[in-house]
Amino acid sequence: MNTDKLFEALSEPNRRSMLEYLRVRDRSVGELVELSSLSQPGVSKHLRILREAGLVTVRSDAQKRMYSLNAKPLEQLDDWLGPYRRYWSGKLDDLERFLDEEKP
Amino acid sequence: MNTDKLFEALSEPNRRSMLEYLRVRDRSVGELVELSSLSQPGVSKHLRILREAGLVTVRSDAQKRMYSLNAKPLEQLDDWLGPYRRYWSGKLDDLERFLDEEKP
DNA sequence: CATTTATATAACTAATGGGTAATATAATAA
DNA sequence: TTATTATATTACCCATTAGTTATATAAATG
Repeated sequence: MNTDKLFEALSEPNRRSMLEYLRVRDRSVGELVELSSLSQPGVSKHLRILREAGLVTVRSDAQKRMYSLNAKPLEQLDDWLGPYRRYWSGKLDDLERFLDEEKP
Repeated sequence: MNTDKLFEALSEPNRRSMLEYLRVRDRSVGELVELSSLSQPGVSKHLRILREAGLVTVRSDAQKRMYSLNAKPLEQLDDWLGPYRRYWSGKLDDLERFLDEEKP
């Protein structure tokens, strides 16, 4: 999946909230509307973006549509963070600086 | 620092590129302009946003302004990922699901 | 089948974002 | 001091986004 789309999807606070609600359990659109301060179409629109980023999946349950978290794409974010990790743990030593310049 | 601003700052591909260039070494604005396909004001504008998100710092070197990566705020991103980590490693067991519902 | 319930899509609007050229500011060099 | 170099800021423009209301679609129910 596309990294740009992933970051883009995560840049919106309401969408991040939705992911957290879905982390607890699957939710219908209606439930997500109640949990948010948005209109139903607003929620559906955000869900579409989360779907296209692969962060959620849907299944039908009668008239309802149940949304589930799919955290797989977040692994990409974790990978992206990889090279930065050593930086926030403190000062780099010379070897680390050297290794950084080898694989830019 | 603000999580919203952090995600927002990271949502733009050019800005993420700049962070990677700064990961290798400090850079002047001019260098970053050459490395990008943007105009100088364009680069300065992105740098402002990165600064306000705390992701870079500046120091003056004669007329130049040298920008440095500050990865500290990315630790927040790492923290945000925390609760999602177990999900992409595979199926949750019952205990994990239980723990998830305890701390929503 | 008509109605109700649940959700998606369409059409629109206001605000924001990213881009540029032009200009202001700041430090160095002549 | 004047000119040059380097960067930030301003003033725009256009495209995108997030939100809305209204409407379409789809399944369940009477």
